[in-house]
Amino acid sequence: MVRHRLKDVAERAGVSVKTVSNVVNGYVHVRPDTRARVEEAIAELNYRPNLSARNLRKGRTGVIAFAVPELDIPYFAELARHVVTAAAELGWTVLIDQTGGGREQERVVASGITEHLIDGLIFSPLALTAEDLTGLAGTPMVLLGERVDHGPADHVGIDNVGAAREITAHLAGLGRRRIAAIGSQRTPEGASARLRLAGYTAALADAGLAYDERLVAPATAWHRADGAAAMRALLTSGVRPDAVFCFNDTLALGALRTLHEAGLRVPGDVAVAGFDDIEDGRFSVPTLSTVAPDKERIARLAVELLAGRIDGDRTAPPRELSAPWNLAPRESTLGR
Amino acid sequence: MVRHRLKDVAERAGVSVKTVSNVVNGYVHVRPDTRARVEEAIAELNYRPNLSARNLRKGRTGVIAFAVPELDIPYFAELARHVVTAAAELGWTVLIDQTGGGREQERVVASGITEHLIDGLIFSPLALTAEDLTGLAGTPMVLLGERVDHGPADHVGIDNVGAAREITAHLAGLGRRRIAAIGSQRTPEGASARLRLAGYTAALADAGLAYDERLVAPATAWHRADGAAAMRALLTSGVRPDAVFCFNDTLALGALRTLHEAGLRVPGDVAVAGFDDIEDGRFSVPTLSTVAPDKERIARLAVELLAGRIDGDRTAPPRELSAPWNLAPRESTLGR
DNA sequence: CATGGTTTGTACAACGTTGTAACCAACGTT
DNA sequence: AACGTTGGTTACAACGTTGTACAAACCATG
Repeated sequence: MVRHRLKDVAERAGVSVKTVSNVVNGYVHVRPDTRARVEEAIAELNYRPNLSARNLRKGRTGVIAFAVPELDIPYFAELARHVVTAAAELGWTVLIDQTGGGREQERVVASGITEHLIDGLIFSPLALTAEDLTGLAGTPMVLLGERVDHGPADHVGIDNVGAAREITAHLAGLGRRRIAAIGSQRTPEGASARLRLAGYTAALADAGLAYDERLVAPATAWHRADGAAAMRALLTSGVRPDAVFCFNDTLALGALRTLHEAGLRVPGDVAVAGFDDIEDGRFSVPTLSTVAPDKERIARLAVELLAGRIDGDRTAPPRELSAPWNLAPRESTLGR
Repeated sequence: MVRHRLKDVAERAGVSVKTVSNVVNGYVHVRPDTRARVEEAIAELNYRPNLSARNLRKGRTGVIAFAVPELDIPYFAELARHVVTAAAELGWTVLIDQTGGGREQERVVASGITEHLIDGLIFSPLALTAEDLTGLAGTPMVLLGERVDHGPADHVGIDNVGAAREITAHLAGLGRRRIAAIGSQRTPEGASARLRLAGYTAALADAGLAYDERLVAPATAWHRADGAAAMRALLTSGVRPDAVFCFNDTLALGALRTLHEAGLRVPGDVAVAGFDDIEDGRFSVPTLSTVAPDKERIARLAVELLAGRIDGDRTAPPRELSAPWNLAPRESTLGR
């Protein structure tokens, strides 16, 4: 299992190193018989190009990074799958990075600890601000999520306010009057939370319902456990909601769990809605009504924007793209 | 945002290129004031080493790959998180690869399309055989899962037969007599399935229960939808199980869903157990009894084995390591 | 058969880094 | 005073690849 180099192939085929390189790279002006000899030698030696050398020479690596706060958050895992698929179509390999969501870690990623190893970065920041990003736009970057928009880099998002408004309207349309929200955040990290809260509030106004602060439960993180805890808090606080809009699906799944433990029926006693449309929600008991962002589209747009930056104009003003979404009403609001 | 090289730093600091390299690499014999000058220059220019060049020179990249069939299978996502964490402690970056589970794709990954880009590979094959792997052990490799053990590379697994046997015994211990199994596979890919089936069969014998073929439901893939379908098949086949051991958690979550739709109570009418201990199972309704493999340990062992191969003896005979697991009985068998 | 253009192949340098060998200065030892 | 030793630094080559410039071979044309 020795590693061979262009030189070895060249010697075996009786040509120059460059000719082998030309064959490998599909250069047209190579005589058919020469090409055949070279290809034979390549096969015999099982030659593979050394990517480090090629990258050094070309200044490109063919690798892009996809950085997310946590890999085992289903939404990010599903998104990652689509990013990998979309990138593969352009011949790119994806390096997946897990930041942990901390500001310092995210800054390290953004400022490019992986620099010179990747051609570009698709980044879903939680804690980072637009200021953190300004100036260090060394590597082409595309931002996802709601943390930073209209920042110094291209951005793909969805209309959070509109989507939140519509799903809250869906709850109101069922005749629910005491609609709670789970997942609010006062920290600067809570950009998505703010937008979804805004949509929630707007929908309440549309429906002629009063905004009641006691119905809005905060959640530091957006995991199942946080949703369960928030729901418990709502139930013990005395205000009994007849519906809950959770700012993402894992929160909602946690909330479902708590409602079950409390012996309340969903949607009979309390209707529940989430956001993200993760796979779990399609099989939970009951199945989860949610906002379904077009993840495949988000991934594809991000990859295409990145491709544009890498191959094209890096100084063009940042672009803002929006991916479509739709409502997925299921048992947790409609019943069976 | 110009990219600087060692040479630029050297000129600015008034030293040779090699001295800068020495500083960057923490070489000891550098006079403090020289070091300070160099570091200042590095900071001023915001210098980052070019990894391609370094890799070319050193023959190492500092990147390992983690290849899994699908990223959005929760078990793999959770495992990936632990691999990334364990690898980070050794200063490695992890490139996550999604094979799709096909034999050809897996062969491509194994034979090293990423060659020269990675120092080693942690690989969870579904379709690949030991023969596929023999000979192409160019890059150090560690295998996970049950598909290939005692093959040509290091392997980390858990005692599938023992674990399956014990959780089935748990069901029998609750007094269940018609214990079904979901997830059997006759294809060569179904290595885990065969082992878990063996454990299931052994436990039946231990409990003095007859093996009934009609109680064993196949499942091509192990997703939620497959579990739901298999459970439907079991329910309509006329043999009414009073317990089901699903060969993984997603199958079990699908089965729970079907049971719910059929109006059967869990565990009252049917007790359900899974395998993997994914996060979802801790918040499902009811919570899922399962086998909990020590994922963190699996990841750590895999990374350590790989480190041993990369830095040490590549010709040593393959090692077989086993990670611990434990039973996690929850509501789906115990009730509330 | 000279002319000029195209095709096919080669030599060389360069990408940015680090290992090797070598150098000079300062030092302590004989 | 001469000698090795060590510390601190440097010049040079090399890692494997590809772009550039050019030479050689080939072909068609007048």
